Amino acid sequence: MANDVHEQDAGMRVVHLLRAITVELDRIGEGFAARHALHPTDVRALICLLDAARTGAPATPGILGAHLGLNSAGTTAVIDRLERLGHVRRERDTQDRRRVLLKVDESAVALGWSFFGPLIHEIVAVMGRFDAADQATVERFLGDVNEAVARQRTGRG
Amino acid sequence: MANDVHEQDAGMRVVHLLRAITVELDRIGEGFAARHALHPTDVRALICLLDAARTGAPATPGILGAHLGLNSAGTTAVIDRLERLGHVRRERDTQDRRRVLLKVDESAVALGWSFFGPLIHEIVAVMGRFDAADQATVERFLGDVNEAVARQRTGRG
DNA sequence: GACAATATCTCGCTCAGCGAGATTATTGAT
DNA sequence: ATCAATAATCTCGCTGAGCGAGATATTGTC
Repeated sequence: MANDVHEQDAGMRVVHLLRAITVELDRIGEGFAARHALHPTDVRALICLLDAARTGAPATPGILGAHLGLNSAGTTAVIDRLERLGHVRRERDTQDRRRVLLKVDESAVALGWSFFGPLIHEIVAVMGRFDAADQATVERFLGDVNEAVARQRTGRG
Repeated sequence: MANDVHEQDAGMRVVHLLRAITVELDRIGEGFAARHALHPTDVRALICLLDAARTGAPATPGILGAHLGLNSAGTTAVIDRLERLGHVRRERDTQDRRRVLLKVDESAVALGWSFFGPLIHEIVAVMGRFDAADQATVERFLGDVNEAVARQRTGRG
């Protein structure tokens, strides 16, 4: 990916670290999925639904499908799987009876915490070993990288 | 995932930033796959093979399959797809004739650069806007996070 | 009320990846 | 040298995730 002249550069080392972290997080997700009879897509769906529940945003099959990049048939299948496992239930929206509202069960919330809890704790602990000024530096850097990466995606794909 | 009392915390904001970056990078990978008639798994395989080519490490179906978490049948299928597209070719290892060495074509290297090049450039540019001390802080933080995340994975699954 | 738009679901299909086992090459023991 | 055990890869048949097309029900518009 880089010839070894550039490997010396701090920028390149950081790129590789970010990639390594991404790979590790993906693998944790896969491992979690495998241990709970879920597919990686189901885990992503759960994350999306838990986020919606946390922020109070409405969750519907349409919104979920758009977020996951699935068509309506695939989205129905994901929800069927999660419903079969008792993590989610469908409720007709009384305002607009075409729509279905997706409600996550308490078991799914607990599952989410069992997954993210230790991970969050670890990262917060790492952060705690830095002083306030360095924490601000890290936060600013990650914010900038996030913007840059998002710009790359929306710009090219 | 977090109740909103903790949202204020710099640690939690950093956790969310890391997650956002991970999601964005995954989406870029998916977009790249879709635009080149590849599956996400094929992209991961290409990355693995390009890394091996770059570091001079030998690449075989067995190593690739282990890296991707596929069994031998699935690994054969991935290599078949990449070979059909001309990105990879199989060569019998003359030392141990049970083994097949996977050689990436120049077109695959070019493809990899077209994917990672702009992304790397963007992140290096972000890094360049920080002074040397702050770059060192960022690098140390990411290294620690990487270790912590890797420890999480190997410790729990 | 007729009609286009919207949200979801059903049906049939393709193909990624799995399990089981076949094939070929290597290694080690006798 | 011979032969069993091991290793690396591939083949075959199957399951199931996700897609395209279209069916169904609800809403807003004229």
